[in-house]
Amino acid sequence: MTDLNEPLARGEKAPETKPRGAGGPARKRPVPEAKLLEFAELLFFAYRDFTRDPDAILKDFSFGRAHHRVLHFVNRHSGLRVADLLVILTITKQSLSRVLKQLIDKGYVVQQAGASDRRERLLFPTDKGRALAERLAAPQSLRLAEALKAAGPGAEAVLRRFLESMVNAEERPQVSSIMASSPVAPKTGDKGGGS
Amino acid sequence: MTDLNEPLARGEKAPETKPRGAGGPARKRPVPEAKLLEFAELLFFAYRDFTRDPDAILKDFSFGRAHHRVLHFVNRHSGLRVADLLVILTITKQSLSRVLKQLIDKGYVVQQAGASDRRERLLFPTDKGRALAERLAAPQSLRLAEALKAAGPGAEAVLRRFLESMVNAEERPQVSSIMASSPVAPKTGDKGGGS
DNA sequence: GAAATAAGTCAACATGGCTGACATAACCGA
DNA sequence: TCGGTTATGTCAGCCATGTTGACTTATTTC
Repeated sequence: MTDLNEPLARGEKAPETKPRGAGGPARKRPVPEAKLLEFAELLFFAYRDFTRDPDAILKDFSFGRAHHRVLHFVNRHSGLRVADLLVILTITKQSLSRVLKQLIDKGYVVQQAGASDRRERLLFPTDKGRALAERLAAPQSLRLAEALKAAGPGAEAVLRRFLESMVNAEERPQVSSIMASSPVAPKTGDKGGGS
Repeated sequence: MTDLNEPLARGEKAPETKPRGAGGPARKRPVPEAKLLEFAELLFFAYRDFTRDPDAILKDFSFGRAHHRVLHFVNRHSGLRVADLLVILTITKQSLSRVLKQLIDKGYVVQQAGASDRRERLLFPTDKGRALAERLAAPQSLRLAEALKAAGPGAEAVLRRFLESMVNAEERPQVSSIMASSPVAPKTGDKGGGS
C-alpha cells in the first residue's frame, strides 16, 4: 500500500496558503471555502466506501451497481413504473432497459400491467429479488447505523436536513414523493410472494 | 416528466408493512432498518445531484467525472504521487493513466520527479488546472454551504463525524493523512505558476 | 379517429472501470 | 557492484454502463 500515512507533502516550496476569506461580507461566519472542499472530499470517500460492500456481493451474481440501484428501488417502492425509475436514476430508457431486462430474465423482478393504465408496467421484486435486495442492503445499513451513532445525538435530524438540501431544489418534491411511497404487493398470480 | 408527485403507489393490495422491529434487544433505540434505508436513499440522491453541476461543465472540456476526481485531488493536495492517487481513487494504474495522461497532455497537470526519490512522479496543477478545478468546485461548494446552513447549527461537526465514520475503518488513517496534507508548489522551472 | 403517452427495441458509440503482460528507471541492501 | 524491489508507464483487449437517434406497439385521451 506504499504508506500514505506519513503526511504526503513531498514538494519543496512553501504552502501558498493565503487565508483567502471565502465569501462576501456576511455575519454569522460563512463556512470557508477550504472547509467546504473538505466536506466534498469526505463525501467522496464516504460514498466510495458506502458502495463497496454491495459491489463485492454483486460480483457473485454477475450484477453491477446499476442492478443494485434498480433492485433497491423496486424493492423499497415496489409497484413503481418504469418511468418513475427513469426519473429516479436519471438515466436513459435504453440504459435502464438493459439491466432491468437482466433482472427480469433472472427472476429478481417481475412486471405487471397497471390496473388503471394498462400501458404502464409496474415493477415488483420476487422473493428472490427481495432476498438479494436485503442482502445488499445489510452492510450498508450497518455502516449507516454506526455512522449515525458516531455522529452523536441529533445526527438523524441534522443529516436528513443536510441530505435533502443537497438534492436539486426542483427535484425535492419528487424525492419526497418517492420516499413516502410504501411498497405495494403485486396484483396476484402473486409471482412475487406478497408476504 | 410524467408526474411523479402524486404518491406513486399504483398497486392494488395492502402495503405489507409489518413493523418488523429492526435489530436485537437494545436500549437507546437503535435506528430501525427502514429509517436506515431512507438514509441510504437520501445519500444516493444527494450524491447524484452533487456531481451534476461539475459533470455538465466537464462536457465543455471533453472531460468526464474521472478527470474531475484526479484534478481535484491534484489541486487540493498538490505534490502527491501517482501511488497516492491510486489509493485515494481505488482504481487501477491503467485506469488512472488514461485520464491522467489526458490532463497532462492538455496542460492541466504537470509532473515532477521526486526530490528524495526520483522514481516518484509528483503531481501539480498548472494555472489552467487550478482554474478548472476551482470552476468545478464552485457549484459544489455552494451546494454544500447551503446544505450545511439548512442542516442547522452544529451540522458541521455532526456531518464530519458521520462522514468519517462512513469510511472503512482501515482506511481512515489514510483519509486523515490525505486531508491533512496541504497543497505544495512545484520545485521551479515552476510550470504551474506558484502564485 | 388522431394525437399523445408508456414502454420496448435495434444499432452504434463513449467513458471508465478491469486483467495480464511487460519495460524502464531508480533505489536499496548484501 | 549486483540483484531484487519499487514506482511508473504502456500495450492490448475486455466489460459495464452511460449516451444518441430512430422506430414499433399498445393504450389512453381528446
